[in-house]
Parts: sequence; structure tokens; C-alpha cells
Amino acid sequence: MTRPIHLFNTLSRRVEAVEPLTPGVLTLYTCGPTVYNFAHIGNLRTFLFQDLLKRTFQRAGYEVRHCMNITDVEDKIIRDSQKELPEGADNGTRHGAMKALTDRYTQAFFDDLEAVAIPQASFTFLPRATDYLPQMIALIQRLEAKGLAYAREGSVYYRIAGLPQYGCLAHLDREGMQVGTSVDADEYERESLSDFVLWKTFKPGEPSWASPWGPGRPGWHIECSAMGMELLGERIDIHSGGVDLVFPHHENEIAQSEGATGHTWVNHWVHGEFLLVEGEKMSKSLGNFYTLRDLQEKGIDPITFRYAIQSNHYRKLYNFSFEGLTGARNALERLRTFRKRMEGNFESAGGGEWKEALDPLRRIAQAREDFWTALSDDLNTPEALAAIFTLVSDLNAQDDRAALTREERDAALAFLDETNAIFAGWPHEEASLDAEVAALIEARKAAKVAKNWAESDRIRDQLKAQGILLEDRKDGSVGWKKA
RNA sequence: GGCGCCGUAGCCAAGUGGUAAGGCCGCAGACUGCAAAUCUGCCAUUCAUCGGUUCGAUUCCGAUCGGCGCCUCCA
Repeated sequence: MTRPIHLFNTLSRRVEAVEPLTPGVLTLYTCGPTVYNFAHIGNLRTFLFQDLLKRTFQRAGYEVRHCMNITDVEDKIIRDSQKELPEGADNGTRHGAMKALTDRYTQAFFDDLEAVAIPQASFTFLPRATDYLPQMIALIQRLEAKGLAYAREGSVYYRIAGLPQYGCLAHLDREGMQVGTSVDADEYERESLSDFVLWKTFKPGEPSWASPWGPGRPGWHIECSAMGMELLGERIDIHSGGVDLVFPHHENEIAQSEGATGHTWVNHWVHGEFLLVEGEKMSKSLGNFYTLRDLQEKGIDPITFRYAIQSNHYRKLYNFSFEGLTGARNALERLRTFRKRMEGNFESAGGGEWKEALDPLRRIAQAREDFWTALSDDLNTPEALAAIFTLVSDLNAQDDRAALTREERDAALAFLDETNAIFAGWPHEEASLDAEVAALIEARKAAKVAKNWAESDRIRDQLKAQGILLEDRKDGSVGWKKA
């Protein structure tokens, strides 16, 4: 049983149903990081969007085969990893230095992902580009054989003129293109300024691999085509990335893959928007450039960041702000408090006027429908979250007047689990207190019974300082939560 | 020059040809020994501006203003 999901397709510029080639199994390729530095919050927005995409399909009943590449050979990686090496360093040393750098930042990347609740284990394939040189070379040879690639002085280029559909993704027509305004001097040998490089010839000071065209290294588009086709197949359901990748990266991937196979490679292209920071483009010079680590140092919970990102639609520019983060934290707190309330069994006071009594089970079923209707419609998370919040509000009101039954509470909890499986913001938390704190809570209870308010308040403040917030209930029990 | 996107309350934000979801913040009240949590009420006669189409537009069309992206490395 799978729910149909509709997504905006960059190819058609319309929202379309996603119909996997194999019913119930979704093949998903997402462009991963270039590991030469820590990921910044803009990068993370894209990975969070892709995680949302994946989790939505999973919870909608699909088996998702997700491949994300790790780009571990690229201009900036080479620049940063080779600068300390002597001029005469041999190729093995150069490769070693490059690997040392990329290993370090690959690990940092996965640490960051884990912090925002994107488990490494949730990826089916995490290929490193440097592990797929044979596949890249084979793909280039395949293009050569079809007349779509040509070698010049040790480099190989893609012949755009040979592929009529070039430009279909970015919706560029060749007449209107302003191309070639900035051209590297060493690439004058291309037949056309639009042709892009598949294989770069060796330059002194760079690591290299042997190839039929002599030593060199892969161009930056070829890895995704080679690894995607190797691991997921020559036809895949969804390919995604940040909007900036539409052109030229994804356009060139289409050229490489479809040029080689002669048929459609990707059915659905999905792209996530960028973020702004306090209304401005994030940049190091403006001083508004943040990594997740920067936020953590400011005491911000990465899960709060995750929620802030996911509470906005993925195709809209998101204006990151610290005020927004505060709002996200408070909104999450409301949901977590509600969860605790549903996990508990305490009696409500009863009585009081309210709009109308409702049938909690039916109300929950309605919320579930609303939630999925929103998510299925191009991942409309703002509306999906609204479905949760209105339910929370209704059930709180109901529970205040006439306590929900255990069955109804469990139904609410099941819905929270279901939605948390996607948003990862309101998980069940084991309630455990150390003996000292438990004793303090008991001492305060005794003080309250004795109407010793000064002592009772003192203990409450003391616990608050330790990060334990108390909630006195109407039935005399005392709840607590961590601040 | 070509192709696109966005402009909804203090902030974030959904949305539809039929009269504005949700969250945060804020205010008043209830509950409480006081709090916290929760509840009740309030918080955009209005959706950048000006025209047009329509019985009716925030939603369609056009123009204007403002912000932005891509066509070159970039999540």
C-alpha cells in the first residue's frame, strides 16, 4: 500500500505524480557534498530537504533506494590538499594528501548529518567518486564511441551539438544563451564554448589517474552519471539537489547519461531553494556565514534548526534568522509538551465550557488525512504541521474538560510517532531522573503540603537551575521536563 | 539580451475565483499559594501598487514599484 506523492518536476515545471518504475520501490539519487570544508547551514538545508523527501516516501509505504555521492576529487579539494606539498611530490603522496583531507571532512559531514537526525544508515549507497574511476572512464569511452565526446590534448570534452535535447532541464535555448563570457585560457581547444569537460588532462602539482587519454582526472559532472547508473540503474525515478545545480551540473548529467544510453535517465528532477541569512545572501565577507558547529556553539539545538528549515516549503527562499530559531524552539516545545501529556494518565479537572465535544479518534483520523494530503502535495510542510497543531489544540481543550481515554491517548501518540518519523522533532523520551532530583521533588511535595511556600519555591528554583522544570497537576501529581 | 521566482499581520508562513490555515511573539481573563503547562477571548474588512476580465479576485490577465535567481564555480 503506497500513497501517491506529487512533486514539482523541474523538467516540466509542474507538479506531477511520482510513479516509480518499479511499483513500491523508489530510486533516489541526490547530489552530496564536496568534502573540502565543514558544511554550512545552506548545504544542510538541501540535505534536510532530501531527508524530508526520503522519509516522506518511506512513510508513504515505499522502499527507497537512496544513493548520495561524496565528491572527493575536485578543484578546491586539490587546491587545499596540495598546497603544503613540495613541487616534486610524487603522485602517491598527492593522492594521500587529498585523501587525508577528504576523509576528515567526510567524517565531519556525517557527524553534522547525525546531529540533524539524518542517519548515515539511512543511505543505501554513499559512493566516493575516487572509488569509481573505472566506471567514469568507461562512460566517457561509451560517449566517444557514439561521437558525443572528443579528446583534445589529453582532455576529453562533451560535444553539445550532438545532443538535441541539451538545455531541456534548465530551459535554455541556445540562441538566447550568453555563453563564453569567461573562458579559461587552457580550454580554447574546445569545438564549442558550450562543450564541457569530461576528463581533464594532468597538470603539474595535481594528483592524477591513468586513462586511455593519458594521466588526468575526471571532470566534475561525470561522477554522478557514472555512479548513479552503476548503483541505481540507467533509469531512475528521482534526482535532486540544490537549485544551483540545475545548470550546468544536472543538465550535463542528462547529456552524459542520456547520450550514452539513448533514453531518459531521470523521470523526476527536484530542486531545493537556497536560504538567506537575516535577509542577506550568506557570505563570509558579510559575517553571516554559519556552519552547524557555529550554531551549536551558540547553544542552538541542531534539531531546532532542522525544524526551522522543515517548517518552510523547500522551493521557497528561506530567510534564516535567530528570531526564527526561537520560534521554532517554542513550537517544538509545544508539541513535546503535548506528547508528555498524552503519555501520561493524569485526570483532568473536568467541567468548563468549550466549543463542542469532539470524537477524539475521528479527530485524529482527520488530522492524519490532512497531514498526508499536505505532504503528498509537493511536500507542503507548513500545511502538514498546521494539521498537527490544530489537532494538539483540539485535544488539549478536550482533555481539559473530559480526560481522554488511554485508547484515545495512544491513538494520539501513534499519530505523533508517525509524524515524528518524518520531522524527527518530538520523539518519545525516556523519563529518567537521578535519585537526587527525585528526592528534591518529594521534598518539595512535602513542603507544599505543609504550605511552606518559601521552601517549595526554593526547591523549584533550584531544580530549574539544573534544567528541570516542574509542572504541578490538578490531581496533585508533579510532572517535570528538561528545559 | 534570454529564461524564471518572490512580495500575505510585529516575525515565520499556507492558501483558494466566493470573501484570509497554522506557528512564534504580544494583550486580557480562567486555573494555580505563586508559577509552569493548559484553556477562553483578542491580535490582517485585508493579501506591494494601479488598471482589466468577472456577479464576485488575495487567487486570472496587463502594467508599475520593490527584492531575487539562472544563463560562469556554488546546496
